[in-house]
Amino acid sequence: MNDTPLRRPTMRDVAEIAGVSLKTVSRVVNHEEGVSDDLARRVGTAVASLRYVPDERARNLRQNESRPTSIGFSLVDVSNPFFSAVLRGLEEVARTRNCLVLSASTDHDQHRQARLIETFVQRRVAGIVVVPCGPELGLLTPDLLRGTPVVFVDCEPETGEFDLVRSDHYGGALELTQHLIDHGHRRIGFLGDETAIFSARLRLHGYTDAMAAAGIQVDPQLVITGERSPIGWQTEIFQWLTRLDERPTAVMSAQNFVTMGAVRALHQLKLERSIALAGFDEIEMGDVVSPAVTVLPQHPFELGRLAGETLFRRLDGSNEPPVHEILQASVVQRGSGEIRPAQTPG
Amino acid sequence: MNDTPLRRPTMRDVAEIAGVSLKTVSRVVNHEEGVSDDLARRVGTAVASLRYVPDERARNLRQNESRPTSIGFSLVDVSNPFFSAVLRGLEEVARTRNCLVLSASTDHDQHRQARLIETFVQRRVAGIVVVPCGPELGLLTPDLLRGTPVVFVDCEPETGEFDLVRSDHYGGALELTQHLIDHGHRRIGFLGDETAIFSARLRLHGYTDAMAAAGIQVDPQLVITGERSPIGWQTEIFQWLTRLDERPTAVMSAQNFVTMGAVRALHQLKLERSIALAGFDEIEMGDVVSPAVTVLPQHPFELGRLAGETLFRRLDGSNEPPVHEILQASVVQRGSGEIRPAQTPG
DNA sequence: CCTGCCAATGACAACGTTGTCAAGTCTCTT
DNA sequence: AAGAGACTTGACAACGTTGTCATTGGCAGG
Repeated sequence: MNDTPLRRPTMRDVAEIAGVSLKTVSRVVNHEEGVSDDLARRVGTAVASLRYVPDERARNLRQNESRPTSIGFSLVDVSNPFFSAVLRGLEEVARTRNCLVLSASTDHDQHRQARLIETFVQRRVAGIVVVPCGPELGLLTPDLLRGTPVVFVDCEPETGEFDLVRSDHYGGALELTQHLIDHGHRRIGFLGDETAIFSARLRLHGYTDAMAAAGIQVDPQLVITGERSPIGWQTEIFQWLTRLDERPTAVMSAQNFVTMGAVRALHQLKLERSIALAGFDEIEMGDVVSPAVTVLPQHPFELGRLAGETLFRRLDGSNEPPVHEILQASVVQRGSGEIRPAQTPG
Repeated sequence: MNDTPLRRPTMRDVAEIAGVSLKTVSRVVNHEEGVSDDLARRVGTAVASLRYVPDERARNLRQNESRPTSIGFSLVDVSNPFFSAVLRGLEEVARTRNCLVLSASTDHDQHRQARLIETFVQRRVAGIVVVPCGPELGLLTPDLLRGTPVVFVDCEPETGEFDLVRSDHYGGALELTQHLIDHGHRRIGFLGDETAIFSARLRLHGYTDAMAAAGIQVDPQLVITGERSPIGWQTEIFQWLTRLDERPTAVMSAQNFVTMGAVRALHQLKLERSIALAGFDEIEMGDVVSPAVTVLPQHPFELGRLAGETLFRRLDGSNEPPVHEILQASVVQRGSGEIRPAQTPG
């Protein structure tokens, strides 16, 4: 029955059926002016009968750099709610521009990021958004990008001038730590990612600076950086609290997975009402846990949206100098961060 | 200085510099056999000096249907942790195949899904994975797909035979409800999505069948279906519990956002220790809330991985009849689902 | 020395589309 | 009636790559 069920019809097939030239089909498909009603109708009928769908690859190849049709997004891990919200924000912007997002997770692996960037360049994406997984630029260099705009999110590279959208990691961490200090704490622990990660480093600085400003000497035993798997933090923190001679009276956690690990560990040790906890990032159900968790929520959806808008501004031809959008965030008091230290001798 | 900083070098440029033909460059770039060491070296040098990156679009256009290079993923909402985990699973499979994932959220909007599918077809993706947002096929019809394989995830369409990967919605809901019945409940509420949604309908059936099997008449007042926004559920459930003359002694929730809303509403009313709660889907921090939330976790990462593997099996040429992979899930008892009903008069 | 074979190389067309430009038709003006 | 102008239409090349096939040169065998 069906002689060629698989071969997709091309413009040529449409032209043949409608009895017109290729160019006329092209004009009708692209809603260009100057086609007589008669021919337009005939082409329309042929398109419908064949279920013709134009090949975006060919169109894109011919027009090369006209309209952006796809952008690449390299992120650390889509299954982290922070990043998936960033993606969602980016998607919204892309959608209004009829632009598709190619995304993939790098799991903090530089090599994977490099391969991903190369793949993006191979596809000739119109622009790239990156949550970089390290301080090095990797393949994000001008001679490879050749004018493809790049927007960094969350972290910035060590060298070069780029568009950047991120939260105020330093200021947020400073505020969180200050919040704990304001509630009478002096022995405050810090739990964060490896300092190789840009945002982690800034957050650590916020912590140490807040401590220094309050004239508190930081006990190195109270600073943990490094554990990275979302599973590992609970155990890490449990062991840390167990082995310490003198426990902190408060803990500042620098990231959502860390905060969740801390909440679990504190509950496990039945210390959730004795040790104060304040965390960077919102955590799911943080308002329902008891005590509810004091956090400094970022605005990931907004970060993604801003990154998208910045990127499209470049694609629209903006030549303004690199933009740095630093979003402020502030403490949401829920209880865990307002626990006061137990009376200490003296 | 830099005369043409933007124009990306093409194979022609490389050929010229290396003093060879286009085809020879092509051969070297694609690691084909039969190029003398001398020429290969010259081409390699030229490629490096120009930072030449082949244009995947052109390659793909010429070779048309050779190797899958991108697949489309239409999902409801990436920022829902269930779906982002599915995406992550799909990504993992795609990565091993050097294939990129184009994804976008539909927000349960049929129209958006249709536009997305069309976009995928325009890009000539090798295959499509869909979490459909309704029972209709939309554009997922053979005459448009022309052999592009499609794998459905989570929900299945009303008509047609397709590959499908999903959890056992019916069996899971049956088991959850049974669990509550086993703990002495007879007045059990059901909170779920609109029954237009495939999975929601199946879960409702699981509930009603479990009730029927136990000889319990379902009070229609106790069944809520419809509220959809993640914000709305808490209020919805709060009002429902407030207006009821006779409250349920237990509630089964059919979805993660619903469960979170239920937890919040129950806490708000201080009923979290009086009314039992069991929810379909895992929820973040569900183990730390008090009482911890009894759930029936799905395996979203696994769903995504299976969907990817099924899709690639088709792309590898498999002609087996449509596969239905139904993943089982079972109850994780944590406390909220094991609360017994208060002594009732009589 | 010629023939045949093999390996290396390149010329050319093709993939499906759109930009450029020329040709054709029709109407209106003088 | 003829020429100008506007509008419609199509032929052709081009985008950057790869598949096909022909050409070249070298070398072994007769």
